[in-house]
Amino acid sequence: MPELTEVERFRKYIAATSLHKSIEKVEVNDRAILRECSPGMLNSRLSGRSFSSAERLGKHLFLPAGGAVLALHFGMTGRPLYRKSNNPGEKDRRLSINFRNGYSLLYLSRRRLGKIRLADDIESFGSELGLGPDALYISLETFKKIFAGRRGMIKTALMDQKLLAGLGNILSDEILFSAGINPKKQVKDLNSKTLGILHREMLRVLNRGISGKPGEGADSSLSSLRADGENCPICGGVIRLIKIQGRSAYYCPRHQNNS
DNA sequence: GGTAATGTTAGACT
DNA sequence: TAGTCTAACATTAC
Repeated sequence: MPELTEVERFRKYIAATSLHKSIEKVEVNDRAILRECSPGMLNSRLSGRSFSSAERLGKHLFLPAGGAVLALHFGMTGRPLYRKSNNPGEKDRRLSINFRNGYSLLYLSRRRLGKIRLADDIESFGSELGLGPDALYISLETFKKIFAGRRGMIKTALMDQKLLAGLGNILSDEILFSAGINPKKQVKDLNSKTLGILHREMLRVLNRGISGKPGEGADSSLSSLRADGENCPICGGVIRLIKIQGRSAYYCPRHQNNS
């Protein structure tokens, strides 16, 4: 689930529920999701403090508290949940941040592919992981610079977090679908005009996905019918499934035709 | 029971 | 060097 748009909605959700509340205790329910930190570290750095803001870079979410920053990555199935601490336990709960007001911010994850870290600051965290600039805030100029002189397929490049952060399999499909560009198109064969269209459609798809209601799944026409053989809602062509980098890529060969 | 699933990463290969 | 491919991770759903 969580690509840029979903994580941005998580960010707003946490900002609306969990800021400026004193943290009583951090409970780690599953150590496997911790990276480079321990339950003891989380408690000593966070207890008695409160989150001052909720920020995002790509698919990562950051919660600064005092001198430390809690860094959340949701993997494939993670999500946050704010609710009363004494509610019955959620089966997928991996981490609970208990506030003094009797509520908790939970980190839920069914498949345990997410990661929780403790960072000193957001900038150094981003550079340590080699993350590119956030896709939502990239200017056209930067966008063109990122792809200049690069080889390989455009879909692969869009999903490369080191080039630009936040796009995953679904969003990259969606953006290329909107822009009318074949996912296997080579980056070096995209001219300036086409890159402009791609940038414009990227922002359009992202903004549409962010304003959509959580749980509403479909961010657009393509994602609502990710199935081989469906009719394309844009041109009436037939949606096809191919494999790119071992991932399923859906596209319409008729209007995503190498512009 | 095989397969694929919105993510990341390491290693082998071209 | 840059890019591609595969497997692995963990768990569930079809």
